[in-house]
Amino acid sequence: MGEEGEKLQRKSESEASGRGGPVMDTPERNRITASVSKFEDSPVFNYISNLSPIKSVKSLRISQTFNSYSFSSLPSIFTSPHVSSLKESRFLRRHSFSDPSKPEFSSDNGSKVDSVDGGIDVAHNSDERSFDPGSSIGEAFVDPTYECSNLAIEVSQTLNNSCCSPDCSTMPHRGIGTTETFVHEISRSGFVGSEGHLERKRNIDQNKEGAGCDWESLISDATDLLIFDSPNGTESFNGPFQEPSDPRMRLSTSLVSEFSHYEINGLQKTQTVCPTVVEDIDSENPPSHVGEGHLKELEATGDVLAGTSLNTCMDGEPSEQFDNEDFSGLHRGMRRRCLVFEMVGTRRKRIEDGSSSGSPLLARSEVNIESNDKQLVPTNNGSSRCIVPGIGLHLNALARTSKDHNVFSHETLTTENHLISDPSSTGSFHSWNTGQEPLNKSLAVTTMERNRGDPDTQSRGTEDASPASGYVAGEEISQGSPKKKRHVQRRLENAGETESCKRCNCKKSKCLKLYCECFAAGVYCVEPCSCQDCFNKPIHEATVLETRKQIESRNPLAFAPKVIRSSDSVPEIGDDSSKTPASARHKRGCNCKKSGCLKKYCECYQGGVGCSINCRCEGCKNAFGRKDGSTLVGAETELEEETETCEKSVVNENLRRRFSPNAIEQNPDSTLPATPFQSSRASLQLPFSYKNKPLRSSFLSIGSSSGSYTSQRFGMPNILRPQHKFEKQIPAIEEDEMPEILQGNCSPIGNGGIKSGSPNSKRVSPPHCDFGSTPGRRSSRKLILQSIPSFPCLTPKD
DNA sequence: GAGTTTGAAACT
DNA sequence: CAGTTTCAAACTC
Repeated sequence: MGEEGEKLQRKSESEASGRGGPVMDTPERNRITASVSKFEDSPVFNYISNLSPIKSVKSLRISQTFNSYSFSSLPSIFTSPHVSSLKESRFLRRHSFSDPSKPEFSSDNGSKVDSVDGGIDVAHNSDERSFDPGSSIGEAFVDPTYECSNLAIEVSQTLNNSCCSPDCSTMPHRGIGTTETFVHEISRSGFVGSEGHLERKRNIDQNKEGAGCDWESLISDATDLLIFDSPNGTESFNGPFQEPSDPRMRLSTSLVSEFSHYEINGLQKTQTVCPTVVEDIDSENPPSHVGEGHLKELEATGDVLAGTSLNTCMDGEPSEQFDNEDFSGLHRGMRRRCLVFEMVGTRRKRIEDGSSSGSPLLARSEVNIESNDKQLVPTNNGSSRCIVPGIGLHLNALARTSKDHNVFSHETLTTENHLISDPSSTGSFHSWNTGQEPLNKSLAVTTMERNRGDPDTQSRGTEDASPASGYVAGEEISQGSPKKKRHVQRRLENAGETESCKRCNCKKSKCLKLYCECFAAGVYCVEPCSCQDCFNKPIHEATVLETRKQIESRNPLAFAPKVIRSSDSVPEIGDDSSKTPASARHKRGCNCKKSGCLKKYCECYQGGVGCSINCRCEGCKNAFGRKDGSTLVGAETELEEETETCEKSVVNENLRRRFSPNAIEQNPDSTLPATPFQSSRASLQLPFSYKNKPLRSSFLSIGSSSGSYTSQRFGMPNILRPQHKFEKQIPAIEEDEMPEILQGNCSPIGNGGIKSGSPNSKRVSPPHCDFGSTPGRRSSRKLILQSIPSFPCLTPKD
C-alpha cells in the first residue's frame, strides 16, 4: 500500500495541478482544470491534498460533478457541467452517496456475481462506450492513466471496504476528502471484514501492480453501475419523490449515525446528485483534467465497486440479490409506485440478458439505458423500446392519478411501442422488470419521471406497481433488512392508497393462475400479499414463466389488458369521458347476470368502462355505458326505454348508429366513437384506477411474451399499442370500427383460434360487419368472427 | 373478520 | 362449444 499510496499522492498532486495525464488534452479538460485550479489554490485544497491525494481530488471533482448533477439533466452535462462546482464542494460527499444506484449496484453486482459477472459488465461497458456520444464513461475508465488508476484503485478499495460492511452506505456518506481516513477507519473497525472485499482489494492491488486489467474491468463495472445510476439519479430521482433518497437512507443509516455531519437532506441530494456525477464523467472524463476526471471516475467507480462488493457480500442468492438490498427496497417502493429506477431495470435486463444468453433485448436494454442516461426522457422513448419491460409500469402509471398518467402516457406509450417492437424479451418477468424501469424512467423524466420491478411502472411518476416492482419487491422485501421492509411497506402502502398495487390473497391457485391478480398482472407477489403457497415469486421464476406460457398458449391475450383504452384520451368525451370512456372497452366483455354490471364483479364496471356489444351481461346497468353502447350520460333515456328483451334489437340499431360515421360524431357518448381511444387516459381517472391492472398485465404480457410466443407477439403488441397510439386503434377494433387494429391485432388472435382468448373474435365487434344482419349482440359476435378471417391476411406478422 | 355472493378462469 | 367446477375478489353483515 505504501508504494501505491505514494503513487497515488503523486498522481493526485500532479492531477490536482492539472498536469495531468494524457487525458488533459481535451478542451473539456481544460475547462475542468480551470475550475479545479481554483480549488487547488485554496488552502483547504492543499491541506486535503496533503492528507491524501485522493481526497483532494475527489473534493474537487465532487464539487464539479455535483454541479452537473445537481442540475443535472443530461443537457447540462454536455453543456457546462462545472458551472457551480465551487458552491457545491460541500456536496462532494453526497456525490459519493449520490449513487442512489448503489443499492441498484448491489443488486446488479449480485446478479453479476453469480454468473455473469465481469463478462456482463464488460459488455456493458463496451456498449456504453459505444453509445456514449461524447466521452463515454467507459472510455474514461478504460483509459485509466496509470496515475489515475492508482488513485482509483485506492478509492475503490476504500469504497469497497466500506461497502463491504453492511454499512456500505457509509462510504458514500463520507466526504470524498475523508475517503482514505474512512477506509482506514473502516478497515480497523472491521467493516472490511467481508472476504469478498478483501478479495476485491487483492484484485485491485494486483491490478495496480500488474497490468491493471482487472482494474479496467472493475472500472468498467463501476462505469456500468454509474451509468445506470446517473440516469436515474439525474432526472428520475430529482423529480419524483423522496424515495430515491430512502434507499440511501437505509443504507447510510448506520453511516449517518457515525457521520453526523452528513445530513439526511444531504444524502437525498447526493442521491440526486450522483447521477450527475456519472454524467460528468461521461462528458468530461476522458479529456478533462486527469485529476478531476479521475477523481470523479474513481469516486464513481468506488461507489460502484462498493455496490458490487456489497452485492457480493450481501448476496447469497443470485436471483434474489438483485432484488435484495437497497435496490430491492428502492425498486420495491419505486416499482410499486412506478418509480422504478431505470438503472436497476437496465441492470437487470443486462444481467438477465446475459444469463439468458444475450438476447437481443440485452443489447437493446443497454443501449436504451445509456440513451436514457444521457438523453433521459427523450431517449427513453427511442431507446425505451428495448426496455420494453416498462409495460407493467405503464399500467401502473395509468392506474395512478390521471394527471400523472397523462404526463407519463406519452412516454409510456412510446416505451410500450418499443416494447412491442421487441417481442423477444426473454423472461417475461425479467423483461417486465427491466422494461418497467425504463418506463419508469421515462415516467419520472416526464413527470419527474422515473421503473421496475418495475414496472413499470410506475412510475407514474410515481410508482407503479409495476409488475417488475412487484417482482423485485417481493424478494427484496423478504430479504431486505427490517428497515428496508419498513420502507417498502410504506411505499407499498402509499401505492396501495393509489391502488396502483394489488395484493392477492390466493390460497389454492398458488398464484399461478389468472385468478391471482398479481400473476395476471405479470407481477410477482410481494410481502403484502396474503397468498398461500405462492409460487409467483422470483425464486420460482421458471415455474412462473412456464405457467405463463401455458396460459398464453391457451389464450395469447390472457395477460393482455382486459380493458382497452384509447391511450390518447380524446377530449371529446370530456368530463363525461371520465365516467364513460367511450373509447375504452373491455376486451372480452362481461358476463354478468346478477350484478347488473353495477358492481365490481363486473369487469367492465371495475375497469371503469361501459359494457359493449361484446358483453353478454343480463340486465346491464353499467353506469359507464350499457352494452347497447348508449352511455348513461348521453342516452340514458333511450337505454332505459329499452328493455333487456328489446335491447338486442335496439343494440343493432345502436350499432348501426355507431358505425355510421355520422352517428359516431353525433353520438360521442356512444362507446364506439370514431375516435375509439379518445379517453383512454380519462379512463385512468376512472374511479377504479386499480383496474388498470389489466394494463399491467398487458405490459407484463408484453414483456413476458418471450419471443417464443408468436401469438403473444401478435396479441401483445396489439395490446400494448392500444395504450399508446394503438389504444385508440384497439378500442376501435374491439368495439366497433378499427378494422385496422383488428386486422393487425385481431387477426393473429383470431387465427390463434383462441377460444375466448381471442377477445377479438368474440369481442371485437366487427364494426363494419353488417349489423343489420346481426339480430343480437351474439349475432354480432358471430359476424365478428367471420370478419376475423380477413384479419389474418392483414396481419403482416406471420 | 367471517361468511356470502359473484363472475371469471379453469376444467371436463 | 357448452356445461360444470374452481377460485378469489367483491360484497355483506
